Amino acid sequence: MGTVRTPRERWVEEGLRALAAGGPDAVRVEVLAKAIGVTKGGFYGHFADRGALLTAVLDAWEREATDDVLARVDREGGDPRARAVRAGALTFSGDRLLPVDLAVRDWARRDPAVAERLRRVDGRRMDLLREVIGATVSDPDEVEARSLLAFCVAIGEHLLAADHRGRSRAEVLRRAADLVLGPRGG
Amino acid sequence: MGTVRTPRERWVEEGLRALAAGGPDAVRVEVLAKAIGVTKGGFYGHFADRGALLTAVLDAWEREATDDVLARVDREGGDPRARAVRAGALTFSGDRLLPVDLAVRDWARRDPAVAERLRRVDGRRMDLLREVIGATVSDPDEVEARSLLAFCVAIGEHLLAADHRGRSRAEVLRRAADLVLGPRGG
DNA sequence: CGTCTCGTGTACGGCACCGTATACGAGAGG
DNA sequence: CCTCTCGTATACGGTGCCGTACACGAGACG
Repeated sequence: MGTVRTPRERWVEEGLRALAAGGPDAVRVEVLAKAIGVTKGGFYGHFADRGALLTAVLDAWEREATDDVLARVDREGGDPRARAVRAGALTFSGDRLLPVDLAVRDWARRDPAVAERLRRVDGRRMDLLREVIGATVSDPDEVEARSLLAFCVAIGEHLLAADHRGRSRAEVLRRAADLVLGPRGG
Repeated sequence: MGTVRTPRERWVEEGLRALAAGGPDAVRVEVLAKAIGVTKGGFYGHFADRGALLTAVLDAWEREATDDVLARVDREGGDPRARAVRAGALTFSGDRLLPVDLAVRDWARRDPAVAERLRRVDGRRMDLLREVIGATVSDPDEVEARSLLAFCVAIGEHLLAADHRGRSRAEVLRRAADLVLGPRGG
C-alpha cells in the first residue's frame, strides 16, 4: 500500500484555521497546500473539489462544537450553572472554536446550507441554556427570554466594539450575567 | 467641462450593496462596474485603487449609521424609550443598514482600521443606550450592564439561528426587552 | 464649426486560484 | 532486487480580477 503522507484531516485542520482567520473566502486549496508544506497535487485525492473541503470543514466544526463540547461538559458534571459556564468557556473562549464560530455565523447569512447547520448547533446550545436557567426560573417564557439574552451576550460580546467608561469588559459582563442568570448563589 | 456620467457616489452606493451581500471580498471593481452598467474605465478617475473605494464605502456607512440616524432620532423627539426603539429600528431593521452593519462587524475582526471605525460607531450607540437606561436605573454599573445586554441582543438576534419551541422570535424578544429595559410604562 | 477636455470603452500584462493530466519516486510485496 | 501502487510534484489551460495605457467620442467653449 502507498503511504498516506498528508491525511485528509490535515487539510480539514488547516481549513478550519483559514476559515477562522479569513472566512470561507480564505479557504483556498493552493494556500492551504503552502501552509501545510506540500503542493495541491494530493488534495484532489481526498476531496472532489474546494466545495467538498468546505463541507468537511463544516462537518468537523459541527462535531467539535456540539458532541465534543457536550461530552466534556457531561463528563465533568457539576451544578447547572457550573456546567453552563464550562460549556461557554469551551465554545466561546480559547482561540480555537470561537473564531470559527463567528466566521460560520457570518457565512450562514449568505449560505442556506450553512444556516441550517448553525440552526442545529445553536439549538443544542440553547437546550443547555434552557436547562440551566430552568433550574432557577419557573416561567417557561421567561426561561426562553433569559436564554436568548445569555446567548446573545455570549456571541455579541465578541462583536461589540465599545469601551465601558473605565470599567473592564469582564466587570460589565459579570454584572450582566447576574442580571440574566440571577446573582451567584441565588 | 466634461460631464460626470457616473458620479463617485454611484460607486460607493453599489459598494455598500456588495458589502452587505457578500462582505468586503465581494466589493470588486469589475463586478460593481457590471452592476452599474459601465466598465471599470472611469473608476480609476474617482479612486486610486480598490482600497480607496473600500475606505469611501466605510466613510459612507459610518456617516449613515451615526449622524444620519441620530439626526432623525433627535428631530422626531419622544421619551427616552421611544427614542431608543426608533434608533434601533433605523439602524437594525430594514434591509439597508443592518446587513452592512453585520458585514462591517465581521470585517472588523480582521482589519484594525475597520475595528477602530466600529469602535467609534458603537460608542455613540452605547451612549444613546446609557442615556435611555439611565433614565430608569440609578446605579451606573447596572446601567452599563443593561446597555451591554441591550446592544448584544440587538446584534445577536440577527446572528442566532435557533427557534424558540413554538414561540416567535418577536415574542421572546419582547419578553427579553422587558427584562433589560424594564416593563413598558415602568 | 473647430478644438480641447475629460469620462468612458477597449486592450493589455500580470497575478492568484481552480481543476486536470501526467511524470516521478518512495515504499510494500513478491 | 524488481515491480506495482499510490501519494505527490509539476505543468498546463482556463477564469476572474487588478491596475495601466491608450483610443474614442461627446459635450464645453471659442
